[in-house]
Amino acid sequence: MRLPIRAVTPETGSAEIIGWVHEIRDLGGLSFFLVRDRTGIIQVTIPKKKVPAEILEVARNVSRESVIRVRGSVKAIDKAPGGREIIPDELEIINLADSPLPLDVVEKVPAELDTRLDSRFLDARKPRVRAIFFIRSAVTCAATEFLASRGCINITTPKIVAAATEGGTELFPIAYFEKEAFLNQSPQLYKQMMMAAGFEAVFEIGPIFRAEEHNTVRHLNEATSLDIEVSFADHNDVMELLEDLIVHIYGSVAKNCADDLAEIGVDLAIPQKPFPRIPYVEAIEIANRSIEEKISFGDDLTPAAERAIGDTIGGHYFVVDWPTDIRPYYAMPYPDRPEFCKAFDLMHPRMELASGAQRIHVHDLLVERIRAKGLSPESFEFYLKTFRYGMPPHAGWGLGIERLVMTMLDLPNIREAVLFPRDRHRLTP
RNA sequence: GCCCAGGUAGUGUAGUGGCCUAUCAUGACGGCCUGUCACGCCGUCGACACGGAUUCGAAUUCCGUCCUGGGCGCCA
Repeated sequence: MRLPIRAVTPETGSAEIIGWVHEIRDLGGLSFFLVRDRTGIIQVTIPKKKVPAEILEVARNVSRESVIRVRGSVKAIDKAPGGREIIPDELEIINLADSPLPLDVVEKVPAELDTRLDSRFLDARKPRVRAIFFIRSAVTCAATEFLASRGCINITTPKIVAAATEGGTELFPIAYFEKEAFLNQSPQLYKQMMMAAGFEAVFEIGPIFRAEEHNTVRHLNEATSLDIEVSFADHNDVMELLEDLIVHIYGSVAKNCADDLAEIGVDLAIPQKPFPRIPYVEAIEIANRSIEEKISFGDDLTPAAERAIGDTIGGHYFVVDWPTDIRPYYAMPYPDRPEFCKAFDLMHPRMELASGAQRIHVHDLLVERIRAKGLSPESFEFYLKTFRYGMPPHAGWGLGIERLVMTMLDLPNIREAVLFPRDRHRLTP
């Protein structure tokens, strides 16, 4: 019976482990193997005069990162990692690794990100990299639990679509039999349609595709979005839900991923709610106090502006009350001052994490806004139809999972938060 | 797409016209070593992105191509 390496303690007696050869140190009469699985690392010690010749022969031939099986007696030893080591009775090479390795898993010599991504499976054997993705898993699990506990229904919407969700973003065209189709940039329209279906509260964690030729440390052409939509809620209600979710996710990671956080060297501070709500007009004033290129009313916030505001606030915050003209057509304008709308962005001091709004649920107003954006209501008929037969008022948001993980763990590049990132130039592996 | 910086053994680097059949580390291979934990020591192996130009001479200068990183733009 194979034991996870973490489960092998000085008291274990005898154990069988299977894992990857992390390091080999041959001292002559004594050699040490460090064997790693996803739970940890253990030392296998081979005193050459005391073990059978077959074991010596196997040990002589093994290469780093080979998969081996070791069965033997566990000894308590202060000098070894974890205070224990295995003296093998059996040693088997399950799969011999080629040599040299494309990159150094032990990281005596660091590899550049591009090299690492070319051999991501090996890169992900590094405890530090593995820890990022175990935390990412904890993040999405915590989000799912939390949203389910708030009555949200977990849905899956199509990623192959016939029309753009909104203007602006470029779409990836694909061949769909005899028709033109695209990869969806957002589940926006579909989650709204589920409000018309009477589901009242839905969420989805899924891929979104953007064909923008951006080349930055915070953009991906394939990203993961956590989207929600809630009926009979306004923008304030879903902002509260969002900050509750962020606090819950941080708390859950802090509680359940202490070892992984330590592996990455992150001392996780849990954000305190409520997050400040900064009206757009104030936000540009704050930014303009310290940045060179001033923001004018009606401009989106530049990265420099976001950083300037982030430095001033020092934590997560919302930018609210955006000019209607720079938000998507489905954002609900304030009735008394329609030049502003009930849209918001959730910001981390480093960058934008989420954006949302109370949506327009009134058919004719929506048509008017689509026209005002220079889009054609005809191409949105499948969507507009759902507004004619009892669409409840609703609000929602979309949150970038990679950005959440990136900012939580202070990763320098968003690609660090994706197993196999898709960017302007990378399509493999 | 624009701007800037780059491309040297498997990995990461040094190298601003001749001291370069290229530095150091790591690695691989061989040897010595019974408590290593970045083990140590000895030996060996392995690289100038591609094409062109300048020059007596180019890793080094220039031009082009391809590729990479960062900033900006676009965007979330």
